[in-house]
Amino acid sequence: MSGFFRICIKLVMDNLPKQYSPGGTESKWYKEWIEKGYFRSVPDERVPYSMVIPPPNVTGVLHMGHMLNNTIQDVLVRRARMLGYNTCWLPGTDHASIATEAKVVNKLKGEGIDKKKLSREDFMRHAWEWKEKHGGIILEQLKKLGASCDWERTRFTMDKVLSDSVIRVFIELYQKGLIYRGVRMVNWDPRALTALSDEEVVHKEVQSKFYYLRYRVQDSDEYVTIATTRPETILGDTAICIHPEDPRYKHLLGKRALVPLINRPIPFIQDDYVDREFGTGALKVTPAHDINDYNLGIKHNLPSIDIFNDDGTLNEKAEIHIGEDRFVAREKISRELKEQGHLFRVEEITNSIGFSERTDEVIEPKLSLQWFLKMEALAKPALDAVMDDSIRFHPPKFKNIYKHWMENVRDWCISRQLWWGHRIPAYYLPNGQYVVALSREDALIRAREKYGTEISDDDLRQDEDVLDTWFSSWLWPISVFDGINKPDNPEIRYYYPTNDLVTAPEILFFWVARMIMAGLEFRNEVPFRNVYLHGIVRDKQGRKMSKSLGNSPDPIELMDKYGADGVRVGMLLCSPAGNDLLFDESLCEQGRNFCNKIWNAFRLTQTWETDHDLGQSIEANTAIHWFEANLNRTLEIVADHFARFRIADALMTVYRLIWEDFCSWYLEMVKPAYQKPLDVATYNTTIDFLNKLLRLLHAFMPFISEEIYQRIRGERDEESITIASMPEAANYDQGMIDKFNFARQVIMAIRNLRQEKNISPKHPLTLFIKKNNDESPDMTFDGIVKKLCNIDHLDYVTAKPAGTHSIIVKATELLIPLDQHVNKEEEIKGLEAELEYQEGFLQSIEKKLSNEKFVNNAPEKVVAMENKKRNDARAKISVLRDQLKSLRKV
RNA sequence: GGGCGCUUAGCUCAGUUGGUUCAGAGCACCUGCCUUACAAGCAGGGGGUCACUAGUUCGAAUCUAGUAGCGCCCA
Repeated sequence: MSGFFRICIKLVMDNLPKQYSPGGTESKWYKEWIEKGYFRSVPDERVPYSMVIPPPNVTGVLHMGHMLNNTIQDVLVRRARMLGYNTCWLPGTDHASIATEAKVVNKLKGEGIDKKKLSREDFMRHAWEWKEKHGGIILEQLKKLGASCDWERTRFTMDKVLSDSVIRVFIELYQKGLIYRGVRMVNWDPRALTALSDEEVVHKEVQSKFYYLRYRVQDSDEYVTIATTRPETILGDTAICIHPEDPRYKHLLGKRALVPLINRPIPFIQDDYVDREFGTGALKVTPAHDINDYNLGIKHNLPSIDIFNDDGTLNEKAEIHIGEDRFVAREKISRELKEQGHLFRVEEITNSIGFSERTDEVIEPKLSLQWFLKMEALAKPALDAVMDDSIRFHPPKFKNIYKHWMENVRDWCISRQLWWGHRIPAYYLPNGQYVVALSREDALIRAREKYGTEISDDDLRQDEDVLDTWFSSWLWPISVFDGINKPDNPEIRYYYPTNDLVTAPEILFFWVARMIMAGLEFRNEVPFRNVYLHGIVRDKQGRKMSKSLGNSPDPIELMDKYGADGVRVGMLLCSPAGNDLLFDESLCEQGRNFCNKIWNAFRLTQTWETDHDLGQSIEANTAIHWFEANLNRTLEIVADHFARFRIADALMTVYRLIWEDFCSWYLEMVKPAYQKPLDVATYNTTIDFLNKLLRLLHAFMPFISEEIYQRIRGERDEESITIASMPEAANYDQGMIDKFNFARQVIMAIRNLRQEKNISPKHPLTLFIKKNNDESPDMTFDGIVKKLCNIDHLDYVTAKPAGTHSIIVKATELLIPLDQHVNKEEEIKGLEAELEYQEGFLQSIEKKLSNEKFVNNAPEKVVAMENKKRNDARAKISVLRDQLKSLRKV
């Protein structure tokens, strides 16, 4: 037998390399999964589990944030699939109006083509070409990560169905009176040449200069000083405002000041809006270029002088420096002011300035005619849904932030001066009126109904602007199932509301809040039940990963290096819910090492030869009972972690179950001696355990779990682990777990002794066990202790044999004869230290127990526990004293 | 300026209504091992006044107030 057996081992070892290599394995299984259609979902009688991907920018490439975001989603989806749900993870991309248009404009510029010279149709043709060429790369990259999306359902926000949904919704809201058009102060991006919503403005603290300027009072030699950070805007001043109770300026009311450089007279007005402490207490008012000044202007009926062109250069209303950029003009004007004696002081200050989220350009507050969506009525139910937990945020701390935003939300500027996107369905007539309609034809009909039959198609001019990208994204969980155009179709009825949404807190308001509004408005139902908000991926130093810093690893290279499974583990391990994660490549290395560990555990089982005539040993039987109990308990813990969206904890629990409990303990317990066969029952159970562990692991590490599953699965198992069922927790024997925990302490104590005394693991030892305090020995794990500690003889004694070294575990004495001389002094010292600690410990418990208030107030359970602790400590102390006594006697 | 949150081992973080020897995990570190699954490994080990101060309580990492530092959101 042994000759044949050796050959078998050799064959297995030759075929199974020592190290797991993910490369070919991963692409092989992904292809297989797609071919078999495991990720495809169609409505059926099962309970659905649906989730929509946060659509990445169609021309974007995969970055670490996507890796984290999609790994988490894939974990949830794969787990749901194995729990028996009809699982639909719907992928897709977003047209990202500003970003994509900027890319296309740049690309054309490189080819010597100016956007302004192109017709809208020609530009759109270029944009679609670009989209076809670069679009969807990111989705291909997600496949490498293992994302189990239903790719047949891939959607794009500018697909026909989704575009129609956007237009339909615009019209509906317009007809309800929630959408209006008006001139308002908006956030203007002078580079992208478009208005932005409040959410697209990023405020940053920057170093600025505070210019103190003197305005001469008309027909007088008096000057009044104001302070401003933007001296170029004096050209648009239309008043100077002072506090009504400020004695310094009271006499100026009714007079006029002359704007420096251009000598335009402007009135003094009074308003208690002015902060007398700030600056000089006199405020220049520029209604066209500051939101607060704008409000003052309305209140005091001031004219508004807009001195800027759309691109941030000065226009003819500025009178001077026409055509100069605003920042160049600022420098020139401040120099001139200084030369003419108007500027007498410049202070350094830090103030907060708004930047465009997309172009990083300084935002210009600008009066502009735009389309707005009223938010108040939409916000109320969306706020309630989160506050009453119809939708749960994980972690819940985001509830507060959400509430604060919702209660202070302002109308949403939804028009953008761009071409790439959904064109606003408003059609203007020569008479200055307009109609809002689904199509041009429809618009004509409506226009004729309203304004007369003589109107022709040529008279209609469609609004040039498109809608904010988020105005389509907010419909995503509905429009991907065509739930706007066909509200009763079977798909939307089956999949909506979706279950979970996984995204970053950065877009809580941009997207999550608005999806909730849209869901309630258009479906009368929340779009999802849970929102899992993960952190931002940062580098080790806590800096946000960015292209310009070059501190972001390339996810594709990372996966090539560590395997997709390894990278997934790396991402998940450092991602406790809601916290930013400091990404460190060594975590991927840890993931890769874990793959290797699992691989080698599998490899070990494949070296085992079984012998049908062999009965199961007591040790193997004990090991199996213990591991089974332990596995069931762990399954419970993992399920609990998932229920609370604690995915990193769930993974760590599985990691330890496999590495420590299965590999380091269980396999060592059942492992046959070198070149000895194993009984069939133990072998089969071990493979069954491995099978369960792989299924538990699969959601986190889909590829390696499939690879090994395929090699060990039985005939009754599913043909792929992706569709296998999740192991279910059964009742378990807690006693077995407790007994093992004691045995483990014994084993570790003996191993520790070996290390301390420098005794080779190969050198067998004898172990005497002395039970104290009338305890009866429990021998369940004795065989395992012998095996794992290389004990050739184990016996129970009532007195300490001579020449033995003693270790105390709880109140049990482990007595080990040592060849070498037992160092009595050292042993006494150690025991004395232990005794001292135990006596101190006992004292603190006795103090507690003699406190009447404690005994009367503490719960019964706690008092009982303290009593047990006292008895244990007393027992241990008496053992220690006896031992010390006998040692000192000798 | 308004609101919210954080501070626990060298690092990243758990610690579920105050109560098991509660002060934990992973990584990192130190020591000894190439022990026939795995050196991408095995075995063992050290390490923290739970930011600080005061209070509530029989009992505080956990509750309250204040202080310091940090972060986020909004204007």
